[in-house]
Amino acid sequence: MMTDTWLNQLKENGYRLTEARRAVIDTIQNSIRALTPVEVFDLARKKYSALGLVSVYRTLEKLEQLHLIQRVHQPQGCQAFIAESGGHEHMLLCQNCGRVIFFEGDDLDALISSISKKTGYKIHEHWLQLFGLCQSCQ
Amino acid sequence: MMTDTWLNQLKENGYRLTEARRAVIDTIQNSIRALTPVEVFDLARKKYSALGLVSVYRTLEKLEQLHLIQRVHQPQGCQAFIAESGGHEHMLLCQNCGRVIFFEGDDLDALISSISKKTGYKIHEHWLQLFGLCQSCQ
DNA sequence: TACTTATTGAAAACGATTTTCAATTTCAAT
DNA sequence: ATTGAAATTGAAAATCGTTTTCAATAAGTA
Repeated sequence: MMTDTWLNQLKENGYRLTEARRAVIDTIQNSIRALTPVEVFDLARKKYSALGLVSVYRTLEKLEQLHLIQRVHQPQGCQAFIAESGGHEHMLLCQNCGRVIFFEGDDLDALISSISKKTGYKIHEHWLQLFGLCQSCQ
Repeated sequence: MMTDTWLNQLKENGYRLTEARRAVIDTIQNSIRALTPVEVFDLARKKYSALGLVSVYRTLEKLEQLHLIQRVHQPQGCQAFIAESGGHEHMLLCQNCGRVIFFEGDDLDALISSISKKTGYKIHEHWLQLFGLCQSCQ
């Protein structure tokens, strides 16, 4: 299970394995779309009803620090999180159901160095994100 | 002046031209970097000291609806606004001083249609943003 | 099993944004 | 210029999402 990987990562970093954390992790890993803290809370409480919203925030913070999840920026808001894919990847989001697909996009190197030359900027990072409709929502 | 253009846009859409709006518009148009509502407030009050923060929020909302400004997404937050450039352009941001440069990036078409084919998504929109250091901050 | 300490949930605090409201200002019609 | 209707204002209150505080609990080591 992928869940175990995340739990091991927590353990290796000196954190304890608790019911609250298990519930949050399980929820995020089984989601195909980005979830806000409250959405995680509502879903995770079905598995562990004593869960508090505060623990959701605290767990998300740790998972983000460990690069296991990442924040997703969208026109309607930037509070949602999704499991990170390995490697440096970009996201394609369905504007209807929110489903996320990761893709590699490092055909960008040419564009980036051209912009760098034109502007005199040293470019260290880039964000690329695509929005559209997935097959079932078209 | 560009300021007049924006004021005309407001007028054409049935809005009144007030001191508060003039101060906010002037502030945003003279900034080379994205500003948060409070930053706009602090700067604009130097020109019009009776200005209220609420009017800043309300003016930003209208300018965004008219596509005169746009929200800027950054790792450290997504509350800042900057004047829109004409046309469809992307941003290059200095990670030190925040200075923004716009560039055209529609060498992306090939990448996008390739991703569309692979995933089956109909892609309607894309975000590309570059981060680095401008010449004076290197 | 006992003990140390991280983690918990609830409540309070906080910061950013929105709403409410009476007073003011804009601007079109005189 | 003057008037008057309606949009706009700033201040205060309300609201929303997030963070902090704190005493009680649970995890994991000895």
